[in-house]
Formats: sequence, structure tokens, C-alpha cells
Amino acid sequence: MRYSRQRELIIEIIKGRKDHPTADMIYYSAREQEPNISLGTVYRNLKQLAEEGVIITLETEDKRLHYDGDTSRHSHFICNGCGKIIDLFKPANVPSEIKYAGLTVTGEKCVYYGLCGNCQ
Amino acid sequence: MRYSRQRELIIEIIKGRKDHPTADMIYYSAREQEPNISLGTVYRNLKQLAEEGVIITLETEDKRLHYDGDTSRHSHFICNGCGKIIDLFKPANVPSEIKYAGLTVTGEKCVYYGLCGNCQ
DNA sequence: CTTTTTGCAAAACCTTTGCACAACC
DNA sequence: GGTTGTGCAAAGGTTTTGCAAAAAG
Repeated sequence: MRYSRQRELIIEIIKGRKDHPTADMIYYSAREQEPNISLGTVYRNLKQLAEEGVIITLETEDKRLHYDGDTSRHSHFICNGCGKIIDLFKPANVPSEIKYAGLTVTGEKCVYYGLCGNCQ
Repeated sequence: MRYSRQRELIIEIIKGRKDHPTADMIYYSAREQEPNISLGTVYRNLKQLAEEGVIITLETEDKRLHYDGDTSRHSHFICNGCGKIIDLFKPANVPSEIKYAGLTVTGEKCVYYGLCGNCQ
């Protein structure tokens, strides 16, 4: 991966926020500093960065991919009221059933749904 | 929700298989018994059934929604090799961090990624 | 008879891609 | 200079929707 100003900016944006933005949120944010950046470039870089493991993707019920700059092992909570995504740094335990089934686990994505403090 | 032949068929298809099909897989399966059923009808019913809690949705990295007729509490394993989705009936534990954060959990979706027995 | 559901086709939506040009090394 | 990345616009794939007709109760 070569250096590119656009990619650095995208990485900086994602790593600098904790709200798990979608591609177009990142696009609009990027345009503030780089007015000519295109949506295609944003998508291309996000895909590449996710494949390289620099960032993480979060598949949610809103059908849009969310991105997370924090690659440490953690889970997420999504509020059914306001849609906010909250990091949970105590990840779920891998079910013991997995070893009996002969499966090798290399990653996990656990999402908890419910209501946040403001919404209940 | 009124009775409809098409909806009954869709429910029967989903509840009758354990492979977590996508909308179009269900559509093709449904057409075998109901040749004139439309994709729109399948999508409309799947959405409705998921909202009513009759079936469950699974958001995966392949960007297509998968449906699960088993609504009991369980997790999933997705093989990075063959894409197969395997049920894990020992669900993950809810992280204790949740209660400290003032969150109320009403649901969870845990997906484990790795390789199944055939792919490693 | 009123309301819900359907089939069809078009639209909406998010994401990917082809291409010529620019940037990187 | 060869390769990778960009901007733009068009295309792709999945899901939703408007509408008139059909089915349900």
C-alpha cells in the first residue's frame, strides 16, 4: 500500500472518532479537509483498510456498513432507541461448543441490542 | 397479519431448513411450489416476519441478509472457507460491563468467524 | 365491503468498477 | 517509467415501493 493523502485522511478520521461512522459519514467529514475527494475513493480505501485489518467493519440492521478504527478485541452495543453504537471492552466468551464441533475461531463479532441510558 | 398462502409457504421454507438462506434463495425455493410468487412478496414477508419476531435476521459480511427460522437464543459460526453458517446453541455470555454502563439488553447477535472442520 | 396482500415493474439505496489522468517511489 | 491511487460517472446488486388487481375476513 502506497502513501496517499486521501487514505491518510480517512484513517485519521476513523481513528479519531468513536461513533462507528458509515462510508458516507466519513466521506462528508473528509470533504471538509479534502473538498475534491470522491465517494469512490472513500469506499475503495475503506474496503482495502478493512481487508488489511487496519480498521474493522460492523454489519448492522440498518444495512449500512459501519467502520471502527479500534481493532482491539471488543463487542458492541446498539441502542434500539437512538441507534447509538457503544463499545464494550469486555468481549463475549467463545462458546465451549465450538471446540466440540471441530471449529477454529479466528474472529468474533458480538452485538448486543437494547436501550441505552438516555433511551429507557 | 392475515393468512396468505405465500406467507405460509415462506415460513415453512425457513423453518424447514437450517442453512440460513438469503431472500433470493427463499424466493427460488418458493417458486417450486408457487411459481408465480414474486420477489417483492418474499421481501415484504421476510421483513414483516422479522419485525414480528417469527424469524431472525443475520447480518453477515457478504452484504446479504440471511434468515433463520430458529428464534431460540443461540449464536452462529461462519466459515471463512466455504461460507457455511453453523448454529451454536451455547450462546455467548452478556459482558458484565453492560450493567455498569446503564444499558438494558434485550437481544444479542454473536457471530464467530473461522474455519469449519472441512476447510482447515 | 373494507382491508390486507399480491405481482409486476420501477425506484431507491449502498457499494463497486472502468477509465483516463495524477501521484507515488 | 512502472505501478498504485484518484475523480468521475456509470453500473451492479440487494431491497423497497407504488399501483392496480386479487384474496381474505
